Amino acid sequence: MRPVPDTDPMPAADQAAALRAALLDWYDREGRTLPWRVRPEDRAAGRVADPYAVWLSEIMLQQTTVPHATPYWHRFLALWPTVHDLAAAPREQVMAEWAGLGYYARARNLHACAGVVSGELGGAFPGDLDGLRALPGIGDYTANAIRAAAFDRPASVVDGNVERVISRLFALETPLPKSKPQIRKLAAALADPQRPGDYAQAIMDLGATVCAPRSPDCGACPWSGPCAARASGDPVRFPLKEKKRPKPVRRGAVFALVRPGHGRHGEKGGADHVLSVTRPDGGLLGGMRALPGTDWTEDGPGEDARASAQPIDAQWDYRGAVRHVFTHFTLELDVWTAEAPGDIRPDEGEWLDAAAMSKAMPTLYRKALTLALA
DNA sequence: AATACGTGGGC
DNA sequence: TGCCCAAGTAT
Repeated sequence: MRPVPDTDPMPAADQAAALRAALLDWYDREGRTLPWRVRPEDRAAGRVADPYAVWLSEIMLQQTTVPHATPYWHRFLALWPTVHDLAAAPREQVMAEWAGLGYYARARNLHACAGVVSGELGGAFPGDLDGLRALPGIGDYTANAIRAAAFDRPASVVDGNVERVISRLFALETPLPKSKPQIRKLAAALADPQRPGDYAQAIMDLGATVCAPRSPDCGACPWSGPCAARASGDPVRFPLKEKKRPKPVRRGAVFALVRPGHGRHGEKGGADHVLSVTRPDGGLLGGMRALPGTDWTEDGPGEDARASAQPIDAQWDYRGAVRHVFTHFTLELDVWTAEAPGDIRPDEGEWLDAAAMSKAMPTLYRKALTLALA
């Protein structure tokens, strides 16, 4: 057997135990109180975690900040207090309530997952990794997070926070994502089998509040003593990352066909309605309410493409462009409006009250609709 | 293994 | 302004 190189950072058992103890002690004093979280003092008061509420928080928090996700979490729980309620809700309503949170596959999977848990599983989330991992929208991280936070069973959570904390603690010179397997091993070796739920939440809190990406507060860190990145004098250099490719620009056009508000007998007043469509599942913004429009291409739509994407033949008025930055490209979207003749019946789409429609749409289309109606 | 997939806030 | 970053998953 090849000898372990002396640069191998794997901590010895007693070192791991000391790290655990220091982190848990810090968490007991400084860990965050979050609405879905059951802290040690909560447990002492007899409060137990609701796996449904924990699952909901974990899905919402994927690649999403706590301040952004929190109001959505409250709203979902108020609307659908149990997994059965969520499963019974129309998917369209779930998508509308998710509007603005991003990564809309999460909402589609959320509803599908609720259906499985409510139906096949009788309302009970699995407590084992394989059972959790098999559910739609639950991957490696989320399965471990639910197992730890909802069931307080042994798990090892590795999210962006943990990757940063571990990379710094051991000053890993291998850049992400290549270092992920090593990070997983180190994180698993440190995880606390006695207080798995608290430990998992503690190491993520540490990354979120102390071991921050740009401005770590090493003076407040329970691991500053053993931290190799701190010892190096330049902790912010970690984790090293592969540089990413430039973001291309794509262009497209959308059409806001407006049916002016009118009363029951045709008098003025009442809310404007706008023609909306639902984007197909699977692609960008899949399953979400949208304005009709062209495809998005590098060169942008020509006049022919634009004309054929118009919901009706009408006097279309150019209102300007909105710019929207997605993860892997920037979109410049031309916005056109037209007033619909009273008797028009477009082939596709539905008329929605403009205000309600805006709330139910992804941010991109909210911007476009705002410009269209300005 | 690499890429698609949103959004908003910080600096 | 532009880039980085956030409790990742699916394919």
